[in-house]
Amino acid sequence: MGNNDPTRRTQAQRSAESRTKLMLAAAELIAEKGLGGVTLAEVGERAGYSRGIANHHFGTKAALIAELVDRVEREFIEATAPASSLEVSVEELVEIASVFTGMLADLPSVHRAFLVLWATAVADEELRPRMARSDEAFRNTVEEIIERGQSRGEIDSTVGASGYAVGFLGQLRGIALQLLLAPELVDLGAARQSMEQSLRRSLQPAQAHSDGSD
Amino acid sequence: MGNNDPTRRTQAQRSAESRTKLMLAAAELIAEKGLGGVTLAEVGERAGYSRGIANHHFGTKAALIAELVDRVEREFIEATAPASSLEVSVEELVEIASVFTGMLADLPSVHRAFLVLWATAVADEELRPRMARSDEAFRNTVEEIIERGQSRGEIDSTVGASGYAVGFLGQLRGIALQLLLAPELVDLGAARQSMEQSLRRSLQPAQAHSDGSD
DNA sequence: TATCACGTGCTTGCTGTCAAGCATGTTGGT
DNA sequence: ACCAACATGCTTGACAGCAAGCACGTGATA
Repeated sequence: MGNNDPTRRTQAQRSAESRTKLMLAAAELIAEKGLGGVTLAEVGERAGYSRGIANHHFGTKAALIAELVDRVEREFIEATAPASSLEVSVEELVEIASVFTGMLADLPSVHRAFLVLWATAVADEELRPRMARSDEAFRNTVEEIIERGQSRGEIDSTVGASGYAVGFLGQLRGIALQLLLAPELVDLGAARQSMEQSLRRSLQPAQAHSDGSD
Repeated sequence: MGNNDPTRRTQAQRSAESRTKLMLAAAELIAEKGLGGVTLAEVGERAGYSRGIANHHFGTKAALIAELVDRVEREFIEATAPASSLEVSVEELVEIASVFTGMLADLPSVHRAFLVLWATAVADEELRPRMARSDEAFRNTVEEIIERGQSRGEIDSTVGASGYAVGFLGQLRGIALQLLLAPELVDLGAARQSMEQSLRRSLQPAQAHSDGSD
């Protein structure tokens, strides 16, 4: 009967739960104050524990951050990945952009933390290689979609896949950061709509200039 | 004859010179290690003085940063502003993008510092409003160009000026930050060319779909 | 000589890290 | 089923390092 006691948890459960809470708290704080503005003590207390717990679980601040980046990056990628690949390449890219911008409308702190960490990585020796890899993976995905679309004749053949991928990712990140900088000054809906239109116009083969469906 | 002694300077000269050197040193260090990784002592020593001089001249770190941001932002805007407004609106935007991406190829530390500070502003209470204003000014400029172009029939009337401005600035900033993150993984030339092509395609009126000149 | 730029010693507050002890969970013998 | 011995999570106090800011000393300029 002791098994059903709700207050009685196994050590592994306790440990896993506190680690999760710590990472969540760290993500919140990073989203609010940036990586530099966060202390281990604060993380522990935000998570509902004591000062020292983050150190106890992760040993060092760098280790906590490293693990957090893994988690946050994974969740961000999962959240921005479209449900399934569409049949038409152009629409596949439009869908990626749409999912991304849609997510920005109401950004959970974990995703916000990823964007903050991405921006921080520009001047952080530790974070830079990690985020650089993340970017490259995304760009490669975009390049593949474009090249596939070009081989099918769905995407204009004069489009440079690698160059376009940089611009595509740049636009997504840049829009997101503008929004973080000044939510009230950026019309996300307008930006979203504009980006979709631009995508179609710049990708569709020159002769096949059909109107959108709506 | 004491007037020509090169070692003899007026107090105002000494003061102004050291302030300039300090700001330059601060910009360099911020470009290298980010705002959080820079100490006042380091700034002073990099500038060729002692630990305490930054504090002596600016009183507080925040004051130094504030003044530095002013200077760096101004220089960045000057460097990215095209020589003169062109006759055709589409080409005006292409020119802006071209100047910007051209500057990225060999980025002086002052301009690099601006981009780093812009990224830092996302999670910095002090910097955020300043950078937000800077962004808004640029977006307004872009909007005006677009609206002017639309009234002249040079830019497609279905383009949303405010939304497009967000995407335009986002793309510039996003490309720049990708480059800072991983210079060796980003083909700047390809991105630049791709962006120009996309700009023309997405802005030109639908019926007037002339080939590029090359 | 008076003033200002600049250097140097010092204090103070903050943060990461460690170590010792307490609390909770686990295991094995009876 | 109970309880003692142990293991593990967690807290608390202490310490070291760093950086900002201050006070005073020195040398250059007026």
